[in-house]
Amino acid sequence: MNKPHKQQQETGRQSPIKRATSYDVAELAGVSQSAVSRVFQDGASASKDMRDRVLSAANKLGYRPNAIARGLITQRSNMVAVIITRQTNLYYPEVLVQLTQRFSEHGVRVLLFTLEHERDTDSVLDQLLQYQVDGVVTAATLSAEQMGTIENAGIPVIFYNRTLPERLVNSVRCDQEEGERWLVSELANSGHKRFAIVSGPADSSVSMERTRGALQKLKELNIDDVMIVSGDYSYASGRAAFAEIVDRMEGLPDAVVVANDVMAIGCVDEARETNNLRVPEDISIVGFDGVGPARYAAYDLTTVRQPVGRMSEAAVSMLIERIENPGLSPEKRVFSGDRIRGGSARLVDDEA
Amino acid sequence: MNKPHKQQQETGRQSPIKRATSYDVAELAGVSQSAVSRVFQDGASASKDMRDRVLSAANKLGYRPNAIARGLITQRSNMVAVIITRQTNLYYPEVLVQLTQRFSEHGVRVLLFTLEHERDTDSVLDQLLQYQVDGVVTAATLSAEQMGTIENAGIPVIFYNRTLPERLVNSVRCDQEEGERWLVSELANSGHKRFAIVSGPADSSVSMERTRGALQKLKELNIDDVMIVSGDYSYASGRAAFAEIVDRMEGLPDAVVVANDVMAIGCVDEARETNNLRVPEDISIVGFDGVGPARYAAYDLTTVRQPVGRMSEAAVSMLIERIENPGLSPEKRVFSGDRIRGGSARLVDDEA
DNA sequence: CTCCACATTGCATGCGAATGCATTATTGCC
DNA sequence: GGCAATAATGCATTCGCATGCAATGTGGAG
Repeated sequence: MNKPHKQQQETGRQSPIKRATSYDVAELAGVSQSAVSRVFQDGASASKDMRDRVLSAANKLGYRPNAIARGLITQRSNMVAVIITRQTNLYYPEVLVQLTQRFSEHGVRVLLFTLEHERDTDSVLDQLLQYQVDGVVTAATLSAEQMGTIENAGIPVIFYNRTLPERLVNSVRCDQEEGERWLVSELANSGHKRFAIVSGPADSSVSMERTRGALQKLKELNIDDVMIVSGDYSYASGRAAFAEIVDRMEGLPDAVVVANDVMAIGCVDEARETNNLRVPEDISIVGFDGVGPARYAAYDLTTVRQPVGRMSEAAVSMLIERIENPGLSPEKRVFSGDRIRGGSARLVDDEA
Repeated sequence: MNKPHKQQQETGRQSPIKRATSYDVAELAGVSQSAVSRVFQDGASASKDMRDRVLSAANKLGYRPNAIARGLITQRSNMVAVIITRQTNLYYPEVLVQLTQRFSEHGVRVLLFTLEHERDTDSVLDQLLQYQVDGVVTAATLSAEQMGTIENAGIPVIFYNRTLPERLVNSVRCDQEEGERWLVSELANSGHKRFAIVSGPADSSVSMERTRGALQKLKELNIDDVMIVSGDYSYASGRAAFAEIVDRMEGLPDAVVVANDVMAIGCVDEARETNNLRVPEDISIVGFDGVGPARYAAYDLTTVRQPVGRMSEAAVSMLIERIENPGLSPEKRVFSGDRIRGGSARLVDDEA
């Protein structure tokens, strides 16, 4: 005796299960297909009786409106594309969760695209257009040409932490330069004189901005002789970067400005372990981002935290607005980061 | 004089930009719509001449096949749903990136759903079915009933690091119990006697398994008096958990088995900072997951690393297989974690 | 009681591409 | 050169739902 299973196991599993359509529901409820369609919309008119019969029939059949078909007719897929790079996700996982949840509150689904590097954008673009997404949030850099392609399709785009030179685009970002300038001035105010910078990968616009901000401020302070080494945002590359600084610089720096927290943590470890330095007594190290590990007691970084909550909120609402009202003109929203004075830098208390 | 803009700016931006359809291409190329459709498929027959004319016309119009319309007729959306909880992403961001990239290699897009907690599954389910996804990978727990709903729609599901009791389901997971048993036996072999356990949130099946595995092994070793406190997987809760242990236990434990790395790091910090303990000389602390921070020099956790690469690879290929061949019977793939003997535990070298 | 305004409902059509079938062009073979 | 086999192409239909329009029903005002 075979154990009896749930259902339709008999008929062979191969048979593609036929999902109930609005016609099926209509038939069972003894009404027209239009009626079913109307019951499952908001502003449509339907009598209570009608509604009841349809809903009960729909329930019986396990009917759910087919979002694909609906999208075809309404010209709205209710999907947006979110483009992230490996980096975005690995060092700021929260961004994605927040975006997705907030979009979901607006009845919008997220179609996710991840890029290994900030270049393989072209294929993603194709996909994105094929799927008729209603909008795009990109945490990867797009070229002007790529942007043009999307724009011509009438799809609004929000740039997350990046922008497009010489073009009016919507963007939400954290003010990287301002943050770096603050970090550098804090360090300088506290007597640091010998600076080194650890930048991120060359194709990261965020890293460029941060490094530029730091250099600007240093220049204003007449500190010109600054060593710059670069990493790839990873812990290991942070350690390597610090080693390189020690190796190439005459004498040690007393402050290292690192392009992100994870590399900063790498620097701290390398300084302590390999070079027997005390942080912050012998050397100050500052990061950027305000990721979780930055708060771990062993590091307690001085850093600038990106206000992820407000930024993602802004990105979502800006995009939704532009989906509903395509005429809106471009807008840039810039958020200042939260300044965190952690124990990884020797800072004087200048609040007095 | 107005600056001349790109195009169609004049006509008012409100006008919804009309995307080229296969008919437009057909007309321009002087062929039928079917021909256009065929050129954009794989196995379809088309002469070189035809192909050239269509492609050139398509190019001229910026035509891209409408994946929504295609999905409607082919009954394949080429989208899969990936359901994650906040936890999955925050403590193992890589999972998502890997899944997305691997699916993308198969021409499959990811529709992302995130749950605040492992319960709000119902609404997600609705969405998922409405969007006609071809398959589902879930890193959130589903009830048997929910699973039934998806199954009835003929959609294959892969459970990621979880399973469904009393039901045949596809799953990919890391052997949590085995990992914990190894951790405990390593600790015991090295002379640890007083154990405490920090578990994860009660609604996390992963945490349940880990705790169970540890307790089993402890029982086998006749260690019965084990204090268990629980956290929510966060750093802060790890610190709090350790404080609670110190508070409630008579004397200190010599080994703390923690349900994940992030909390383990919290425990280490709390032990060092607040209790002035040396890790691992005074106390051994072990975690689970093998996340990035576990390797930071300040912690160097003894832990079990989930083989995320192989697991996501397995999940993707299992799902794709089942999409193409709905008849396949359920399969479970269990991966052993990588055993990492880090400096956070005082372990004797038993390799000799 | 009559007439009009408005709420309900159904009919028919269209969204954009895929595909079975019929038709026509092409090729190969004897 | 003639004919069958095959490739290339077009026609017509279909996927599931939304929506303009017409038809019908309801209620209220006069």
